[in-house]
Amino acid sequence: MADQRHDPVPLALSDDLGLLVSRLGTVARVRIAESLSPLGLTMRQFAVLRALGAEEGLSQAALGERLKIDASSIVSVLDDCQQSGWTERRPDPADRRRYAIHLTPSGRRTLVRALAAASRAQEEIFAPLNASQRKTLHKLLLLLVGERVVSSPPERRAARKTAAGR
Amino acid sequence: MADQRHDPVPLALSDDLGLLVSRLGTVARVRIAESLSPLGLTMRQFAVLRALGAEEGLSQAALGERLKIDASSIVSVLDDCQQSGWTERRPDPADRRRYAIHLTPSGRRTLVRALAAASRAQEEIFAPLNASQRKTLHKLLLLLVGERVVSSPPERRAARKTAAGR
DNA sequence: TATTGTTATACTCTATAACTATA
DNA sequence: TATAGTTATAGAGTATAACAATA
Repeated sequence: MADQRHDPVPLALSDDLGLLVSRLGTVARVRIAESLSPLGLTMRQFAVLRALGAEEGLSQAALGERLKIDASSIVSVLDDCQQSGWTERRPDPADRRRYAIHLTPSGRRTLVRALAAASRAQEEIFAPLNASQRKTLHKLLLLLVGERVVSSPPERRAARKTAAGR
Repeated sequence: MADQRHDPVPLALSDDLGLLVSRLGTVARVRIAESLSPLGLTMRQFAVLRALGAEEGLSQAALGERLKIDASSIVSVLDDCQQSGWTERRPDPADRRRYAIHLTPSGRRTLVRALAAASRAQEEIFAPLNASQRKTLHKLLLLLVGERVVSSPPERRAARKTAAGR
């Protein structure tokens, strides 16, 4: 509520499509995560449950690759899912190094409830849009996301300053 | 590339508007951060520079509030900006507790270059869309983000599990 | 007493590297 | 030698709490 100069460049977030997308993404992620929280699951666990709901018996490696989750991270995600009674590791008869991950009945029920919860969260997020607008948005997003349709927020790390060897 | 059952619920990410938004947001954030990285600045520093470009002489507290960055975090962000020679803390004659944060000439140049870099990143992200589609998307996003147009990815934290022994 | 800036610290999330047991 | 799963650890990013100076 102060300036309003004729900037040669867009300094306001609202002018910037990329930052706008980034921000909305954060809002959506947080809201969905919040809606999942009462059920006791995280975004990654949700992603795992959904992947298994679509195709069961995946190995940990396959799951990790599909969801862009590091192999070492998958371990603890599945540990937690297992402790909550949603998934189980079954020995793969063909390869003794490998597990076949399966959904338990409880896991299946939780998946259904989680999908409902996430759906309600979306209802809030997209409340300002009518059905036709949502459809348009969906179409545009699909164009943008293209192939890379996977699941769960995977990447991070990119900006770091000066020295910082790494 | 396996199943294709008639799921009663949308298990694919591409069906889910909220997750789609979340994912695209992540993609955008990472790309923009990457484009900023060669200039030596982070998203938060970029946000600070932009805020100062729009209105100079803000206090740290004002900056933090505007960008939804914690007061304690602002300190180190500004420390880094200052060390890079982009900003300076000037004593506020009216209130000796307070600093007036200003952009240096170098900071101003960096801001311009950063805006250009971010703009190029967007060009990549939104390449699949033509001008008209981008405009539509922009309009829809503004409807969704509404007032809460601030800057930089602020919130986090939401999902955590049960006991969480680990 | 409230506010500005600061420091020290702790927590979440995630990846990297090294290891074991298979194949 | 390569692969599936595992462990230990480290790093980035952020917030919380307590504090000093000033209002």
